[in-house]
Amino acid sequence: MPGVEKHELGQLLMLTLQDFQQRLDQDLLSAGFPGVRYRHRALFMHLERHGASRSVDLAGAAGIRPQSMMKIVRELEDLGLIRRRLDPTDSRAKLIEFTLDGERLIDQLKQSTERVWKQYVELLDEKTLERMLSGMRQLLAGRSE
Amino acid sequence: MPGVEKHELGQLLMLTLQDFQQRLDQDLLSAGFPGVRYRHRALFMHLERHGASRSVDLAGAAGIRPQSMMKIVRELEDLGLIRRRLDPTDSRAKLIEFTLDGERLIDQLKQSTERVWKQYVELLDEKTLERMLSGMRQLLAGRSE
DNA sequence: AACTGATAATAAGTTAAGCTTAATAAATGT
DNA sequence: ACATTTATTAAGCTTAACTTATTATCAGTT
Repeated sequence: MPGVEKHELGQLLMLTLQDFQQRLDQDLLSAGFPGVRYRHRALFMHLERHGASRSVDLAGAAGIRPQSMMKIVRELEDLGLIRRRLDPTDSRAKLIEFTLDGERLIDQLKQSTERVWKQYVELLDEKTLERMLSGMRQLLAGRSE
Repeated sequence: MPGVEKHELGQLLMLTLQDFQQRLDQDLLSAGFPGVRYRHRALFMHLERHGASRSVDLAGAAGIRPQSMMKIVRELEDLGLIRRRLDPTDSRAKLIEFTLDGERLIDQLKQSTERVWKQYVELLDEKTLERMLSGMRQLLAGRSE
């Protein structure tokens, strides 16, 4: 295997992410949930797995600045999908958590992601896909987290 | 391996791409080549591997619209890194190719990418990395190309 | 108790990157 | 000759993130 292909790493990541987003959007659309933008999803997935969180942690998980996460939080709050309450352990902070509508949406999101995963399994074989996943996790292991 | 991690696919792709970009930018910066923005790079890599190309093909390779590629092309032309000439086989089209300065930059870009690859090999083991690469290539094989 | 440096949320304004819509010109197929 | 498609290009809009800066609170130190 010659060395030329290594140069594709950047593009392949870009195109794969793009492909994933498109498939997920497509699935959400056909399930009747349009308007869930992709930057919202990092927040959703994090909340789903960690429960009520401070927005600074959500920003960290999404790889963006807290000020950028703010805008997303405000937007989702306006949509009634999340709410904020004071953090009882730190009065600087606020905890972000799902509303009932938000929980309904996260269910849909999980189902859609599962379906994209299944689409990929048709193209690739699950073992490889899982290895890619844990490969990325390993690459990222040494950062903020 | 439980099913929960599958949901991370989107985030992991996002974060990995981000990590790659940052490392590459860092390397380019310390090599004294700042200001090469990441969307430029898809064009550069494609030109490097395929030679003079029409901008519509560059757009396809980068996964963006021709109108968006236009802006990048104009910008790189203004920087003196590429030039456009008429396509002798199709008078609607123009061929985009490197100038000498552009070739100098592409050399640097290749070296920097190699170095990021090496950074990753320290974190992961090359076999896995190569498998991730061909996995992504396989996932994308069925699209426009 | 007061002081200092770090951290959380937030606001304002800016930049980057891509999109849609639409025009023009040339090619291709009937 | 005519209709459809394709390549380039322009204009203006949207999204998503950025930087800089303010306020409040916390935690550690004197």
